[in-house]
Amino acid sequence: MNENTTEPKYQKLVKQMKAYIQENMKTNQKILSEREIAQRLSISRYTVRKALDELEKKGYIYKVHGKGTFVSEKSVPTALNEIYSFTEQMEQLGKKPKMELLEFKVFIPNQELASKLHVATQDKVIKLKYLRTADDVPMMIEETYLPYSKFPTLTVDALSKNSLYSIMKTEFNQSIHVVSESMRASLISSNEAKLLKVEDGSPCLNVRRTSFNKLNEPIEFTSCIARGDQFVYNCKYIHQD
Amino acid sequence: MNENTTEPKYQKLVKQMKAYIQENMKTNQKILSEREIAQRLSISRYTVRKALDELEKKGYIYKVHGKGTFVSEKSVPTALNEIYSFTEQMEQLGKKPKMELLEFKVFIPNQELASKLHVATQDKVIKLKYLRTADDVPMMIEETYLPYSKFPTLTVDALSKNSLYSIMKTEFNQSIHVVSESMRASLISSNEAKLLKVEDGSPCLNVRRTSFNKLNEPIEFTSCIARGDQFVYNCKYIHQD
DNA sequence: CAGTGGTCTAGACCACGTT
DNA sequence: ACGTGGTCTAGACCACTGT
Repeated sequence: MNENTTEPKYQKLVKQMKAYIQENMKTNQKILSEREIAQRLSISRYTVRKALDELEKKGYIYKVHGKGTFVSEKSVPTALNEIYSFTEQMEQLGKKPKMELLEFKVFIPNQELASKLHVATQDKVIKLKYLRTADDVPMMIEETYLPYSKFPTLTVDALSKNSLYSIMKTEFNQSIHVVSESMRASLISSNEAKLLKVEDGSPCLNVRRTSFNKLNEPIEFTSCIARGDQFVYNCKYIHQD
Repeated sequence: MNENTTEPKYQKLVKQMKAYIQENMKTNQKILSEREIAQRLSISRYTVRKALDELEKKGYIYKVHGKGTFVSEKSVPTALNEIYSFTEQMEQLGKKPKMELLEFKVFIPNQELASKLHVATQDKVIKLKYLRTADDVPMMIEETYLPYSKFPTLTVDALSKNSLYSIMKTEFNQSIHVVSESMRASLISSNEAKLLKVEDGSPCLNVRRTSFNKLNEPIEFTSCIARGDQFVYNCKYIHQD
């Protein structure tokens, strides 16, 4: 899509090697050494290393000091270091995800919400409320709050065409850098029970997410209520020492 | 503790700069350019970049192409890219965490568990069961399963002195590379209700974690049952594109 | 000992943002 | 035009693993 910015050489190498590894190599098989790859492709070892670092970070390969670089097991690579999105998770289960916009409004927040979004209490906030379903079974209710000052021209029409995150990035130049999430179990309230078509007092999973841009300003707060009997929240990440 | 391996120059720089930033600099303040730092310390720019990359990854600073490197907000740095441990979370809340070993046994797993740990059904598995409390209030029950073949000499005595993860690393040379977690809400069973001192059918949060080593072999499977009214699971991570 | 990945140097050019 | 971070080169030595 966005081919006006030149792709670095090591990024091309990442794609090339990833495809080669997936098609031709087996788990724990040793791949060429950094020096060997650099020599064959007539590039510097630095570039090879950057590509291999990226492949390791994404879970395709692993390096062992003094021994070499090896292919990882197939199961791990997907969605590393990132909490899976609802859509991806449902697609993995072979279910058809949909989302329906229930509410779109601009309002003055209470103090709690204002402090979460780092805005003054007289500043406006956008609220989006979605019902997410999978194979037409209601799965979760999602309420997202955005500081109006950062997204003043956001429209329902734009949201129907692109995802919120892509709009944030392309239209408003706000991309997510750090995400903080919390999960808790509780009993569902009657309003939510009706929307999710479960009994009052059923167990539900409440996920709250605050997203920050590079300057560590909060640009989004979302609270999700998910059916306890249907929804499992998955995440995978590379452990750092 | 472990000073027999020489620390790389950039790691020292990381510590040095981190301390300097925390003591002397303010949020969004610009720091010296990579070239300037390199020149002043008479080291190469590569080393400075490695240090700055690490500080960015840990959330202390952020870089903007064409502009410079800046100090991040103070709130973010802790425990990035890592799901907080129970102990850290409780300490942040000012509560005193404790854990009590309820069970330690070696047994033959059922098929489900065996497949989770990638062992044959005739292979042995170690089970550890803990009750975690905070200020003497029961918070969660934790059941951990380990492949016996990888930790054959693990003892209760060792566990009373060091954490499981540090034992894994130092005694058995198994360090965690990738972690996969899932969270779900459900209603508590009567056995667990007794241990956690809540009513039957209270809401609870079930967290399941599988940890993998560098070879992507599973080395741990843990299932936690946490009180819904007390426990919130937090995680923070840097968003990758 | 040779071969591997990990660190480091001293340069170079490019892409981006500000002046 | 200038300074910044991002990429890249062609080397070097170190630390670790195997033979």
